Amino acid sequence: MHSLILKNVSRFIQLTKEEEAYFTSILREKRLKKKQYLVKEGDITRNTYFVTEGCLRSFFIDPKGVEHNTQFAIEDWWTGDMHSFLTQTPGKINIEALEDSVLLCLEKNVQEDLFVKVPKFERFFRHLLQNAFISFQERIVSNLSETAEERYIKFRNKYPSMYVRVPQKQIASFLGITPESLSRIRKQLTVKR
Amino acid sequence: MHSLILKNVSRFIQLTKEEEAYFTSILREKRLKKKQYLVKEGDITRNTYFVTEGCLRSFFIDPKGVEHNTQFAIEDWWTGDMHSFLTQTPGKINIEALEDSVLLCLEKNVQEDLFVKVPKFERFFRHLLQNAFISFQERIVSNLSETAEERYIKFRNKYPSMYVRVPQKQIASFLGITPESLSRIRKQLTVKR
DNA sequence: CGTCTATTTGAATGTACTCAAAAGCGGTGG
DNA sequence: CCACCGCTTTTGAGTACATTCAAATAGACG
Repeated sequence: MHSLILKNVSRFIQLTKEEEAYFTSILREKRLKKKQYLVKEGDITRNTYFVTEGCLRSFFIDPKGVEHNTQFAIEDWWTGDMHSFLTQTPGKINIEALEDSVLLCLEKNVQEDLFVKVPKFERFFRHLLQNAFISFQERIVSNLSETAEERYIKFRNKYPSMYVRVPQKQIASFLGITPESLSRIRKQLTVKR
Repeated sequence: MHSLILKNVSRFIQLTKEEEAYFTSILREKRLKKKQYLVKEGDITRNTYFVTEGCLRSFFIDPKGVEHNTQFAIEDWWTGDMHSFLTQTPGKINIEALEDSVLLCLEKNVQEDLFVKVPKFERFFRHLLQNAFISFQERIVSNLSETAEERYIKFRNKYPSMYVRVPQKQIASFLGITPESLSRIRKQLTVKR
């Protein structure tokens, strides 16, 4: 049941059997039905989440009431409102299940105990933060320098598994365009080949 | 000479006199003339930089040869190619002095010694990474949900000191628009009031 | 099967872009 | 100190890409 998260952690740090047992013992499971919310705007996020099954989207609502997706998460991804979690202030992010999903939750206080007992987890979570940072940087760069069509093609190549599971409307929001525009881009692309 | 950086560090961690002395002893000073480069695309960044005087821009060059500013840094700001520094791989970022500048350099190996000798610096640099992360997230959100005019007004309000020092061309690049468009937006705004 | 939502298509609009040229400004050398 | 040169900023005209609003079609779910 915890094999996926252990494999995920082992990408960056090696754990002894005892450490693995301790780590998995502090995780709490959470199940969400499609359309249920994991995090709501205004919440102070007390958890980091690992997805073992399903698919979720993180989005914020701009002052005009328009939703903008910032991230998708499927199995073997970490998610959460990093900003709110790090600063412990009310967040602007919502997280909604796009499919029935199963998550493992690591509570902030429990995480701090973990850092004391198994300090190498500091390194692991710094890695996660770094990766999130890098992907955000790439996203900024991509939004500044590429057309919507280029961003769409890139998304499709980079996240094929999400491309097939996530509704186009949601992908459009992630790319920063309207669903109508994405539909037209897709049409263009089929004509081209 | 090191009072600015010590004040900067003290925002997040408290140092003893000895720790302060050790910390400042491991910093190296670097002077750049206007238009000189601190970091070039392809470099593996071995340093984190603190600006004590001057002004710099970080930018990348897209496949079409167009420059895109990702960050400005003035006195009391940290800068560098975070991605390259963290992963120790060749970076895509250039950093150029927009004015004659003075920097303090913290070399990666030396930083690691620092983490061992004064572990609270781990926390300090995690804070820096968090802040960088948060500002990137805000930037993505801003690019997705705001018009160029809104982004310009926000930039002006958020970074008044940069607004007066940085050439408009560079601000346009940061905002993701052409210099011509920024000029027109500014004209619009003067007409409005 | 019917309802609700997602996707596609059409037409008109708008925002920012490109290319071109003029005006403004700052730094440098005579 | 001033004139000139180069770069930045402004302005103009035409264009491209994505948007809005509206409506039709397709799909998913109970």
